[in-house]
Amino acid sequence: MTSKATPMFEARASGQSSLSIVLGLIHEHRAITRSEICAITGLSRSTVAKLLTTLVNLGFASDTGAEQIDRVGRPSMGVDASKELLAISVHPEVDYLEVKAVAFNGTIVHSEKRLYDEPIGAHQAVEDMVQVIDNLVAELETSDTSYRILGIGVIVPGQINSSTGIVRQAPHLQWSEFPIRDLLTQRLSMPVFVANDASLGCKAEMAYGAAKGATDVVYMHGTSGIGGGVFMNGTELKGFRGYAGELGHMRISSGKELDYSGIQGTLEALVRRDDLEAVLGLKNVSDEDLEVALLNNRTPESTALARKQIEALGIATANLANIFNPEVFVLAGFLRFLYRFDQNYFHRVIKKHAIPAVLEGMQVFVNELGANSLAIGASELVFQEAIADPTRYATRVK
Amino acid sequence: MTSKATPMFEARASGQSSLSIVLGLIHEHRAITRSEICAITGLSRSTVAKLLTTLVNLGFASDTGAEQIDRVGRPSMGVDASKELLAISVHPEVDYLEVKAVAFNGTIVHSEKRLYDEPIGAHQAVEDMVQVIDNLVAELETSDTSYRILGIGVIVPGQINSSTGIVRQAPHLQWSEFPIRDLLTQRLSMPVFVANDASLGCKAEMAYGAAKGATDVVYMHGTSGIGGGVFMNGTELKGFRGYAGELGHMRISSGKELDYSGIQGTLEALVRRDDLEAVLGLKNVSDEDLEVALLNNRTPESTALARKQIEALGIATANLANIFNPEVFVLAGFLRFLYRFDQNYFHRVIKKHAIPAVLEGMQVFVNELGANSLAIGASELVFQEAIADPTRYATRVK
DNA sequence: TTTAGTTTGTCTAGGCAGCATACAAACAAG
DNA sequence: CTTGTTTGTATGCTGCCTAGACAAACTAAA
Repeated sequence: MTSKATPMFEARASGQSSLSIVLGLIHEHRAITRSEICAITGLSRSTVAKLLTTLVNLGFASDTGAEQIDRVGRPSMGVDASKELLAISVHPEVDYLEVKAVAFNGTIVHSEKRLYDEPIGAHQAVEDMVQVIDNLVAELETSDTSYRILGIGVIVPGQINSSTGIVRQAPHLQWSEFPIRDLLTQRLSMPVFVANDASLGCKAEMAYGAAKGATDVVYMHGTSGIGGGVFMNGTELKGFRGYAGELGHMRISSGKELDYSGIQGTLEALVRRDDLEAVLGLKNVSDEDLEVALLNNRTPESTALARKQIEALGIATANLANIFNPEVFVLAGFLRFLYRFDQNYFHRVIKKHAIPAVLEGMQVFVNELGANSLAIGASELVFQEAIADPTRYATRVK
Repeated sequence: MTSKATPMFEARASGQSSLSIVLGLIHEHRAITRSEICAITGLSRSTVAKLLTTLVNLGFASDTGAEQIDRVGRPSMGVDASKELLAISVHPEVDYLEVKAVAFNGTIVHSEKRLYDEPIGAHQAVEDMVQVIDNLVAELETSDTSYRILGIGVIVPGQINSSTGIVRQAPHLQWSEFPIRDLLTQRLSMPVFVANDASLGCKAEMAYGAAKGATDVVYMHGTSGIGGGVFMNGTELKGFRGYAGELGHMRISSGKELDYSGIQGTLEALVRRDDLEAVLGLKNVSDEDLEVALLNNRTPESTALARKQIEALGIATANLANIFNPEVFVLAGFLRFLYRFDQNYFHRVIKKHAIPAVLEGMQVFVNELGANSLAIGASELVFQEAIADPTRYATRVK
């Protein structure tokens, strides 16, 4: 009733319908009142009421009774995001396949992990995915709750074109030119979405983690190699063919060290997880163990290596700060250990290599979301699609 | 009447009103027929007719008679973009101040250059701008045509926050923390917009030059230093505070060479215009003369230097390709001379340092627009604002 | 307990953008 | 001159949203 011009414009600037905007709010907040929706969107009470009835009829939300007290005026009625609409996340890795089910209200409904002794091929991985998902569907159907699956989100640890759904190159899995999306769609007869793992991690941290509320975010994820995700002005940087964000291959040194792609002097060649393991006398340990060892058993050798890696990471960060002028920089995976090892040194390196203007107000965080980070990101792939066009994903027509 | 879903969605995705979309088309095409507008936007003929009458009434366009022949059916009526609505571009540099007037239909109506023997301060520059523009306004008012100025676009060779309008640092001009937009707005009582020079060059090349039609573009401009502009998915990369695109400060080598900001091993430190001049025995020559000398008087020394610089430029380009996966890469300023010096070597360097996926379909061009490039970019700042909300910039109400 | 003030939900009428349809106008080709 | 094609114009309709009036549900004060 008061300020409506600004929020309306902001909401409309993204070009969505009001139905999508309201549904997005419900999904983001999990639970929200009608009056809050009015205030945020600038829509009138009558419009919000009408939109909510259609959303409830479509099964995306459910009405709850009047909420809060202790304030003057009639209490506003609330809506909850559905607990029954699900997205299934699928994460193939070298030595495991992880499948989770995430509800529209963010709860993890199901989680399972299949371990492998030796790497399996791409086609066998698809077979396993289909099997696990078929079993999961059967299990969910026997449940008391009437679940409904909106789609599948596949987390790909490698270069993937999210438009065509073809894995271009996944070095660790040793997949290449593999049309994973179409194969899965064919077998599962459900909408399937695919994206790079770092991109999904960034998406999740922005929605519910360290970068919540920020619109300009650079995310770097260290596993074996170093992957990246970038969001500018709230939207993901995809590039022409969808391969944008290969931050690990940035060359920052004239040195001769080679990375996994055989390129010299890159970030990935200078900042290596297995080097850290080696200097600590470890091999193939979990992230948790590596972090503890690195931070607590400091030797002259490990300190020297860590500082060398921190310097390289700092230079890369400074480069990216100059290029993107981000609001938030998120370090995930083993990069967070480096940051925690000596964050003062890290910031000194950045300060030395970035122009002052881009560092004003820039914040560096480590990832907040833990094991479910990628699954949440993958579920967002599915949910954002449903939010963009809720009527296509209708469940009950009533 | 046939396909309407797709273009509608595309046009609406940017969140503009139909009025803005149609006005944008008129501006982009300079002259266009009603039926073409229908085909591109997917709007119905009646809607287009209604929108056009309001745009003509607002003074943005004028009806022309029926055009083209040789086709079956009633010939479609055309509209021309106004020749009377102007944007004024202002370009302060170390040794000159250049002011141009660009009409809504793209024609350069006026152009003047004031030369300086020695650098003038920021405040004196503003005085000069006001003086030149006041004179220009007086001159335009005596003209036969009834011109009307929509706003001013200032081209800033340095770091500027386009939201606050404050020049953060312009190293060559030696300005810093200078609120140029507010000062000019105060003195001129017109809308004033400001942006970085490379960003405007990129904007112009995308609208009417080498990158026409592309949506994912990286642009590098070599003058004294190296500036950059990046557009992803059609919109400019601004970053948190608007300083994104400082591509020249990217560190790509462990060498000790310093750039203008005192940072080691950066692109700007390795690729220097004055080094090229020096090796050719020149000093302070024009771009044209430098290009002729570099390409035609090849000595072993100049070739060695050029190749060294091409290698650095190629590494930087590869880094940016990995990061952005652009569709088009534009080299402007003296960087285009390097490209022309040995473009095969340049491409070989890129191929060595970029991952194959991001190079598929990527094209490298030199800038096409000449002396008016920046003025056109600056005029776009003004015109895009007017296009976004035509009613606010109304001239005749009729 | 009563009263006043505040905030919210619901209903109705209406504005506005855009579409489909019908019809007239202006062209080419036979 | 007729036919077929394409475009401009006028009319009524639909869908989305708002404003305003009213009722409902709460707090705070008398």
